[in-house]
Amino acid sequence: MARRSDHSREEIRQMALDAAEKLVAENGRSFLTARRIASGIGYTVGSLYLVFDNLDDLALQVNARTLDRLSLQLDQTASQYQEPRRCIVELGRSYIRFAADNPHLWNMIFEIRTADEMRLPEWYQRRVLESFRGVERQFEKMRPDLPEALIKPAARALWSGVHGICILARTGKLDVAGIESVERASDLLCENFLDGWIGSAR
Amino acid sequence: MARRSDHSREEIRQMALDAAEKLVAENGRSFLTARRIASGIGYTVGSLYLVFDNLDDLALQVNARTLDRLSLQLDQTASQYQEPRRCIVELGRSYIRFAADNPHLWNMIFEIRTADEMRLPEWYQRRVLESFRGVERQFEKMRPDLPEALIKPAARALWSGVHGICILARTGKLDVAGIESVERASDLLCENFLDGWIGSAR
DNA sequence: ACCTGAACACCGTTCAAGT
DNA sequence: ACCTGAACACCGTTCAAGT
Repeated sequence: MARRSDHSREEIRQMALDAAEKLVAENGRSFLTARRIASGIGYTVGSLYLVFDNLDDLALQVNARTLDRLSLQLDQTASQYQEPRRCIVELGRSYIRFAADNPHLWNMIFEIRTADEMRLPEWYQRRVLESFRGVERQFEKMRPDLPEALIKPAARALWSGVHGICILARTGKLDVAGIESVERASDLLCENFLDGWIGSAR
Repeated sequence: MARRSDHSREEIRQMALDAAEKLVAENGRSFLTARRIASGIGYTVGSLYLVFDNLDDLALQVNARTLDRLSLQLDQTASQYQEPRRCIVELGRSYIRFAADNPHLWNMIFEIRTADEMRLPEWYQRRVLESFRGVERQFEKMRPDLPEALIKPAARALWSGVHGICILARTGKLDVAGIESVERASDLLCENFLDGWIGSAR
């Protein structure tokens, strides 16, 4: 064959991302190869390079989808609690549940770029920070008198902390068994941090 | 050639680990290949498999060395401060500095195992937890009345949090510039958490 | 017994050639 | 113009064969 034009460029992009997402979700990142994606959508490897810069670019775009789904779930969680303190604790648990429900896709988001000191694209970083917004909003609600310059660092420090618990637990480096203990660790971090933060003007 | 016996099994192991450490430290994990290690020590690839199970095993043993150096640095930091609260803050900073000073080696410790749900060896997990010990001791010092069952989870939750800040900052996902802002984020997490924790019997 | 080095089954990426 | 598929320069890992 050759010259098929069965699908538009954008259609091929979506098909490739769908196939890639499925490969990672079911088997982990090591299963994500150009040849497997291509055969999954009925094209050959070469075609992928007409639509993506390279495999890292493709993986990044799969991650963007996962981040969007995460932000969506966090927004839904946030909408169910009006008390900020409780809401933050529940956001932490929601994050941990998302990671537990999508282990391979969540892992891929945080797999470190291999290229030397390579900076992530700006649009990607914005997407990651977007998933912090829900927590930031709760901090604002708790202390509407504080300027953004004090709100954001606090929210990000705590949320990075929840992330740290999640990643150490998921990679078997924290000595915890079962998702309940991970949620308990997150609760502990959030509650003590918030107790400290509320009691101060910091 | 063949049949050289220039070096004992253990000598080859150490030479290989030295060469591997250097490759990773200077170029990152993606530079760590069997052929490069072998040529670096004057043997062929096959020989590596007489001494290591596979490349993942070799990488794990490089990580073990890095973890030992980390624990050493943290112990030295801890010995310089007698006030527990201050000491914990300084341990956080020390951790962040270690990661900044050894970016590639530190990254490799937390690169997620690719094999499906593969559990890390027991000796490796113990080594990771060992680097938590210094913080745990400070928590004990602050509240000698509390049982281990309340001390350990608190120390590990906070330390995982510091780790989370460190990893998000190092992979460019936190919106911070320079090591000072990362240290500030760690300070914020530690201070607020400890304020909350001291004020409660949790 | 120790070590080699060729072989196997893969990779990501490119690009001349076909329609 | 769109897509192919063979080629290139690599991987990790194995194992018959040499000394």
